[in-house]
Amino acid sequence: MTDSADAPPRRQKAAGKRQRLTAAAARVLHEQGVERTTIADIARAADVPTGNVYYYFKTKDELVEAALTEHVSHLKTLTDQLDQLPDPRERLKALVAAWVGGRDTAARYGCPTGTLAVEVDKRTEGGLDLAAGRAFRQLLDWAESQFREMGVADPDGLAIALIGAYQGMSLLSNALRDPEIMTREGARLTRWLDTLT
Amino acid sequence: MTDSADAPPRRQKAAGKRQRLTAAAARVLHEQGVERTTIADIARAADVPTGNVYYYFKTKDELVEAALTEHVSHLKTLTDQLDQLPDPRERLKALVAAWVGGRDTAARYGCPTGTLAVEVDKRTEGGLDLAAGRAFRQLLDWAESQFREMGVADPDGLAIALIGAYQGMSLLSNALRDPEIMTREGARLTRWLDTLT
Amino acid sequence: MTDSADAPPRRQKAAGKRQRLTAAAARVLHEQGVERTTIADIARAADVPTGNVYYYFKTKDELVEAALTEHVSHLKTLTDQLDQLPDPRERLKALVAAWVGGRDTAARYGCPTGTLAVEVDKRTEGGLDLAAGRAFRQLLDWAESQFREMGVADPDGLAIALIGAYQGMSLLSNALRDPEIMTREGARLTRWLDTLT
Amino acid sequence: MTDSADAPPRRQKAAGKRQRLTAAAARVLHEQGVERTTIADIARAADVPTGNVYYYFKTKDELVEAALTEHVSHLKTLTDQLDQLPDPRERLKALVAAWVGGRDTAARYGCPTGTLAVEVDKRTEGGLDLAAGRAFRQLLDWAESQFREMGVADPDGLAIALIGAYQGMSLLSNALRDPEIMTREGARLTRWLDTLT
DNA sequence: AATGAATGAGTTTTCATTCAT
DNA sequence: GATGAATGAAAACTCATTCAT
Repeated sequence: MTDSADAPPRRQKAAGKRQRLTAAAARVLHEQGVERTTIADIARAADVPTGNVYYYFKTKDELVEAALTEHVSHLKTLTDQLDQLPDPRERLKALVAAWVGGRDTAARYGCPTGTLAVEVDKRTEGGLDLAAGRAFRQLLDWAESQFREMGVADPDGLAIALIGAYQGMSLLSNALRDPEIMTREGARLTRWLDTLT
Repeated sequence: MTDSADAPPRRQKAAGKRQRLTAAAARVLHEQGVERTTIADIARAADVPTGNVYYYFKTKDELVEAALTEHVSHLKTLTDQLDQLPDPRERLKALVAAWVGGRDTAARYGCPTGTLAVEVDKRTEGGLDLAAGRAFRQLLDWAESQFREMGVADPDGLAIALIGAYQGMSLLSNALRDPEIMTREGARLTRWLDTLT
Repeated sequence: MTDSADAPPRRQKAAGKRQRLTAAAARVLHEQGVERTTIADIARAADVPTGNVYYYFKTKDELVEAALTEHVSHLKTLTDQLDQLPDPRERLKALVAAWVGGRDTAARYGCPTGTLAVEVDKRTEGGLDLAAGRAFRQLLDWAESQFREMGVADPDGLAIALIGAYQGMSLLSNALRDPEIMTREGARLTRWLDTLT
Repeated sequence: MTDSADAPPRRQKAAGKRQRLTAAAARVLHEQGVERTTIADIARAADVPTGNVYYYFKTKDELVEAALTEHVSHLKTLTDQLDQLPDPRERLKALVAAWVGGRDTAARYGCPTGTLAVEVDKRTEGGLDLAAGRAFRQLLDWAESQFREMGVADPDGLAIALIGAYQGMSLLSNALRDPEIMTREGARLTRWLDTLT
């Protein structure tokens, strides 16, 4: 009631720090790659002392997983918005439009989920952690639902084709440093969605 | 009768070693990822003393680039074989079949070129090394030639769509550890190629 | 009565460690030479774990520069003391006396500033780092001030002659392992200072 | 008589290689410093295969000593020429003029003998190799002879003063990257020689 | 003697993780 | 919880020296 200005409630501060770390990890890990990013990098980006990170995340792997979850959560926010569109085909086309909207980031750093997935996969030698897989599941399920609602055949195959196309175009766009690949491939996907019956 | 087993020809050893190192690098870097693979790992896989690696490759980056080139060279070998088929459409379908044939490796480690490209991209901070881009160029050009020979519109767009689809399905197949994704997507691509006019 | 021996004050430890490292570097680099001294040598001399050195100095070069600065700072302390003498000629003669006082060290290891300067110069290939130059600037300026105050002609030329003579006699004394060279040359410089008008 | 073009006499070739290595070592070690120069550097500069170096010099130390000797031998050549001047004072003044003539090299790399001496001294830890000392002995002796012939008092002290002045001015000139220091100090030394009686 | 290649010990540097306060 | 500092196990890279022809 009285000390809110000088001493913000601990409960909130801690949660805020965790969130800041997660957001910083999501951004920095995407930009620099998992293996080339140090805990200190993330701590600095989140404006948190290095040693303090370990009160929120026991290991680097936990931070990586949190970052992956953060990206998934961004996708959830996006699909939640798209769900407000009445037509499933329009929802999918809007998803493609969102991808194209992120073309500059994709050309520079690739798809956050995709590039993280590639690296995370190598980190879990032998073991089937599959954190990378989980990251895609949700989006695949959402896309499949849309296709199903559209009444087209093989909805889960189409979902894989669509998400796969996005991963592929992001990867090529990134490797060739050419955002226009996203634009052109996005247009092609949109046309494709229109032809499905 | 011959002493080839006991006394391997010294003359060829040097060239052979470089090749052994390149091949080992291509394999191990693909399996473990660039950043998690040490020079010692590659040396061991090639049965070469660690220090000796540097006689053939001045830096780890050079080894990575050699590995990338090795993968590209594998693709060249493949497309050279496909070129013997009379019909460009058949060549492309055979390419897809080859991809599907590698589904188990893709599901376990992803596409060699693609996963290396993602990591190589993060290694060249800010700089436009584009080694990753060069790795794709040749295959894109080859695919474009086939589409052009088929007389379809937008051959380079189709080339990007095709290679992108492969990258995407490899990535998803890897993240979900599911080789069947390769099979199903391969079938879809084959059908797609058949519909092009 | 006090636990100072068992539990050294942590608060001061950090600052103290950096100073200990700098002092150790100054000594060891002088005695062994820059290139033949390892970070581990310095760490051991400072009683600091090797890895911890990098918390205070990002590279070996930074340690070398700190050592050079440390030697310069010793000279500053010396000239500050000499400044308390009323007569500039006496100050210069006292400086020479101080040099002669360090004859055994000079005969064994050379002038700290001079020998470090020689090696530092070779470390900065092509680049104009001039850390070595900066190391001499202060002493040259101080000597020049004294000559100026004495009212003699060409004070900066004389400063160079004086400091140069010290460097030369240290180098010869070291190469010939003969401290007496310092004594005799010191006497000659003193006589020379007395003749200046 | 017949194969001179295709197969030069072995006896000469070997001697030529040794000489080339010595000359290359003298130059490269001066420019880069002893510790930063590799055997391979010297071999390359002499256009000799790396492995072959060891047929002429058993260790790096031997090469360093040969380089030092080479520099001393240059000095001998110089003093032999100066000996043809009738007046010892003129000989000494001509020596100073020669030093000034090498001012650009001195400003860039320091005095060959002096900088090598500093580094060689650090290489013989504890042991009294004194190769550095021997390098100066000859020049000191020659200068002392000149002073003696001039009939001035304390000829060996003056020799040390003269050679020391050269070492000092080279070192400062190098540290400050200023060849003019050589010019000015040279002029001062010349005047000083003229005043001696 | 000649030579490219091999060797292995050593050096700088990095960093996830832990610790003391 | 918070924080700067500590730690130690790698990892990349270097190079004098040796070796097999």
